[in-house]
Amino acid sequence: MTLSFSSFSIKDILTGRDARGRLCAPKRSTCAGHGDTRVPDPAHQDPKENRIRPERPAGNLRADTYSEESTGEEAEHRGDSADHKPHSEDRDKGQEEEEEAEEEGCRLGGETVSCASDDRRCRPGTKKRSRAAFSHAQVYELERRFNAQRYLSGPERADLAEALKLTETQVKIWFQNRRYKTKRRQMATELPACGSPRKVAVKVLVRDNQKQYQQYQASGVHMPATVPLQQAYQCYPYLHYCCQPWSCGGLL
DNA sequence: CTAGTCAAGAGGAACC
DNA sequence: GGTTCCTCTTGACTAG
Repeated sequence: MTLSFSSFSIKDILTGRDARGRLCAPKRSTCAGHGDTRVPDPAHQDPKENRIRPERPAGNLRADTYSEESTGEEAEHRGDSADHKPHSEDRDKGQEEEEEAEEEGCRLGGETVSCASDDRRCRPGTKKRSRAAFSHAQVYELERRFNAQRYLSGPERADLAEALKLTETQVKIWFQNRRYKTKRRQMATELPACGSPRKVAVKVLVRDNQKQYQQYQASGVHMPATVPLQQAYQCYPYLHYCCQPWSCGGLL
């Protein structure tokens, strides 16, 4: 698995230039010359600080999704960060406007806001929700770090946030969303494998308006709703995670 | 217009 | 009690 990285490097991040050599125009004023992007070796993490949570019930995919993460999706993001993100051009264009808007004090809740070309979000008084768009360099470094370690300690997060000119909260939320995204994709890829539509013998519960399941009720067995599996997954996307109750003995 | 993506909001659980 | 986590949802934004 060799990764064909784009033309920018950590240096680019530190110097505030993206893949095209433009200034990355981070959400905060100064971008260049902000010292080191210390990316501590995962091996040097403080085990105390780095919160390794114990296994959770219903499965924590941390380990296995990690390897998955280093494959397709990673390349996808690398590609994005390089230059083929669909709206990257617009984003880059917008960054100049961001800077202008920022000078006008276009922020929400102390956090920086990327302002789209139309200025509706920047109008004072209008409480529009902000959606910061991180620069390629920021995303790249976040991705890179995520691939190295999926959980950051407080100091690590602070370092990374400072290096990327983001808030710690933004870094924290990004990692949070990233983990969840990884998990979701993992589920999506696993689903066709283990959840291939197969025929399950289902007892007929109602026929000709006659209930057929009294025997189950009498024996105290809880009958699951007769929801198609596919539909159930839509309502409970992680159902299969705890083993399918109808196909493997019913753990629920 | 719709679907997809993504940062952020919200709620609940775990941990210290 | 505070923090961080996971999970799901929301709202902004874009592409087709």
